[in-house]
Amino acid sequence: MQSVLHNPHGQRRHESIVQRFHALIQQGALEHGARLPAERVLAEQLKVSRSSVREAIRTLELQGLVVTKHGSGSFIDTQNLDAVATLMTSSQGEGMGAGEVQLQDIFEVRHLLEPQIAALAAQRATPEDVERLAAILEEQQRQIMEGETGVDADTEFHFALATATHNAALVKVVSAVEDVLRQSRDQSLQQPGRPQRSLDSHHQILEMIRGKNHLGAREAMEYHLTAVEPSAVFPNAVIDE
Amino acid sequence: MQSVLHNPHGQRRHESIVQRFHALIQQGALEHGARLPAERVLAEQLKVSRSSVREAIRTLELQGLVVTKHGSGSFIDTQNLDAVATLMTSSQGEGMGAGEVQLQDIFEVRHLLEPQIAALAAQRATPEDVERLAAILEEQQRQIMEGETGVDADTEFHFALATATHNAALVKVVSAVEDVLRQSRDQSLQQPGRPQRSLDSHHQILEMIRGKNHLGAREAMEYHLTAVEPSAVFPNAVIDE
DNA sequence: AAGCAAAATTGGTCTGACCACTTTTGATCG
DNA sequence: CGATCAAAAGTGGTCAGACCAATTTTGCTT
Repeated sequence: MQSVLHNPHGQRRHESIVQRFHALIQQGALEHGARLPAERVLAEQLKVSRSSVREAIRTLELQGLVVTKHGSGSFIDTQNLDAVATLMTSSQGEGMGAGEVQLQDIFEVRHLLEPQIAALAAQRATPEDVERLAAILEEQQRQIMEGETGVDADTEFHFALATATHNAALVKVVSAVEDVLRQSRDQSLQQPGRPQRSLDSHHQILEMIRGKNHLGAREAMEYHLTAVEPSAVFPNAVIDE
Repeated sequence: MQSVLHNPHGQRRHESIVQRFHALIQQGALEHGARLPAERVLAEQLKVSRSSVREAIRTLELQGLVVTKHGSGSFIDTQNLDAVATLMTSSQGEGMGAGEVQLQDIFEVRHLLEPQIAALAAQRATPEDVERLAAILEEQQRQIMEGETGVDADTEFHFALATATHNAALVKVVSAVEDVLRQSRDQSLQQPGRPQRSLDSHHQILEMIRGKNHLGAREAMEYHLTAVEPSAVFPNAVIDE
């Protein structure tokens, strides 16, 4: 009996169709601008109803992987940040072909980006941004006092930080990275004292931002990442059958 | 009442339904955990077909605003980070927060990432990577001598650089950024002398990588970006270690 | 060859039916 | 009376075919 928080019931028809397309796009069989077969054709080829095909295409469209034009067709659009984000996160479940994204790769991207994000945020954060960040830390404090790890508030802090840069592209990249990291972060926060230390360094970062000290914010984030980051062991995705 | 007036981009049925729910959730009419009316009921209330209701719910599900359970119903889930993100971006028009990705946002991400990618590449590039980079520069030279801008080889160079970090996640992010930038880069390279200067600074970067000088590689890339790309002011993005 | 209108193509919506899963109901049994 | 559990009802998932709306292609007219 495995009950998971999010969604993994039995997979629906349109979801497996979406996965097929993810694979096709990742292995380069569908390049940017390519037109998908018509919905009716696709339905017949895949031996499913047109409704399922439509829901699949709707999903791909929401993920930014295709654009649909009434009367014309649906076209692959990989020149999109959302597209890359979903492809990065979708290949986490099942092992795909070549070019696999390792968890440590994600950590590295994070290490490259977050300190600079903190610096940018220090220069651009509005009073509303600061207020929001402070509210998140209060929530994190509350969660920790109740014995939780505070992982949700933790993730939200980094996300809100990206928002405070007022750079939409940065927000999209970070949200992809943070999403992948959420579960592993939860485990890293299991260690005694970790949640509180994470919160403390968050507060340091926020103070630097409040003082518009971008150098200080960068350093504080560097410290935060090295202090909180798990050492060597990364959890593997569970594959049950 | 369905006026045909507001249909500038050809809004589909399910999209306007989604907007209604966004409004309802924001104004607190639908709290966390609330169950949506059954699809058939909803279809009748909104005077649309069940298909449209389903596509709308699918969208809300993709946005993380609802979770759907087969045989049970669809439930509002605002405890989700993605949910907050979509609400923030969907309501505020495109004003603040994460909205439309501007080209300058992409440039900024690039300025944050590429110098560090160059540094990483200098530390990790294999002889094969170096060889590949050199080949790309020869191709770029050839294109320029034939009067072209060499934009393809230019893009290829930055992509290969990311590959040389041997970090799959980094490659994906960069490929998205570079793809979006390709056409604008073509314009920037139209200016006299630009293609050759771009090639020259590429050579400098490659030499630093060949010598495994990661600090030099970072600086060379910084110079390359500010020299070749027409841009606004970027905050100091140098990190030493 | 050019212009333009009909036809074909393709996505968007509607209807109603049936399947699969969950919850509720209610009759049966201990 | 309470517990059990199978039938019924409720709900999402899928299917089929039809028609509407926007676009693209075709082919006739000029």
